Amino acid sequence: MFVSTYETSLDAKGRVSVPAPFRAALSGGNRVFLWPAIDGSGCLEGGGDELMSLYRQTLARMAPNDPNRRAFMHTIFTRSADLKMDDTGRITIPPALLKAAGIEKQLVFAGSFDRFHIWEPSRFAEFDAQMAETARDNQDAMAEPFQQAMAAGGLPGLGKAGGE
Amino acid sequence: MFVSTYETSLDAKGRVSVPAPFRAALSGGNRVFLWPAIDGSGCLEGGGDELMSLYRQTLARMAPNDPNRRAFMHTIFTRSADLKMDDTGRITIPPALLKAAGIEKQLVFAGSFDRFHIWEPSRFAEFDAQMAETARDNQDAMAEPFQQAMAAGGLPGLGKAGGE
DNA sequence: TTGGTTCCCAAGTAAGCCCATGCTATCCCA
DNA sequence: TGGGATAGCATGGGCTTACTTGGGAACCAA
Repeated sequence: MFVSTYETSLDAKGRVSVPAPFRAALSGGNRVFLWPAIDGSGCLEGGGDELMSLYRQTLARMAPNDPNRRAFMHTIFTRSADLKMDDTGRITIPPALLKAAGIEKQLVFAGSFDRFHIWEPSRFAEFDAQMAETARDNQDAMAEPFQQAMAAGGLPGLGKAGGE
Repeated sequence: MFVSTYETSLDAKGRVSVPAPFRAALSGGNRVFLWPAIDGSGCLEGGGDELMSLYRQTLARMAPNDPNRRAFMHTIFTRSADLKMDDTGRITIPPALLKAAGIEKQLVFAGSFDRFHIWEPSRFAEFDAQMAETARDNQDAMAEPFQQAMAAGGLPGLGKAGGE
């Protein structure tokens, strides 16, 4: 699970250390896929083999002649870089992707549960503030699914019956 | 799996290096099939033995007297070039195909999962922008099959049940 | 012979691999 | 609770491999 944010920078050779907790979330694989986020938010989106295989299955579920399938295929597979981490967990992000995200030296790794995002720091700050505001103003939207989940799975740390 | 894009050019003799990751995706074979993309997008489409054998099976499943079978056969098999990579992984694209794709010197190899495409750079840029826009505006179309895949295959890093 | 292909060899370059160092956070013991 | 030892992580740099690219030689066809 990709959680938390880490700010770091490119070294002289253009390499970045993937934060150790993220490497753990890649469950041992040393392959990292990276592409410009599909929502146009200006960051890079990435994941490992597991996420990619999920996307493969997603493609398989879309009709071959669905025009959205082609667009989806293109934005994920064609636009992505297939990177290999070295022994110390570093990757080299291709210049085209760095440019797309506006990254020069500093960057932010942001965990997003089943994937992660890479941001240029000031863009991230802006996005972060925006998300905080949206979440604050729309807490109701989360309340109902949360209660459903709680009913189905029990209260965290309290067991299903809610005892203790 | 054909992933990512690579820009390169024809040399003085009209040869192109197939990007190394694509050669790996051809799983050792040195045979490359190339044809003008069936959708009329103005690029070339290609693959290796595996993709071609898939198309052979596709033909086998169509009724012999199906008029579409003839058209399909024609666009894939008749219009295709059957190319052999040399020791250093280069191919020579026939002039007719270069012309069909509008390629003069520069070209783009674009990975598309089970096959790849070859584009004239400016055509590619246009197509790329168009796909990005379509994908951004139709994220919903991808969300549902993705969730189905997730339900069937588990969340990345969390296993099938999504526990932890 | 001439033009076009295919095969082969060679060099420059970029990428990947490996080793070493310094730091920081954690753990253990006093 | 404080200090020291240790292990894991981030970073820097050197080296080796392999990929790309260019050109030359041999072969085939016209």
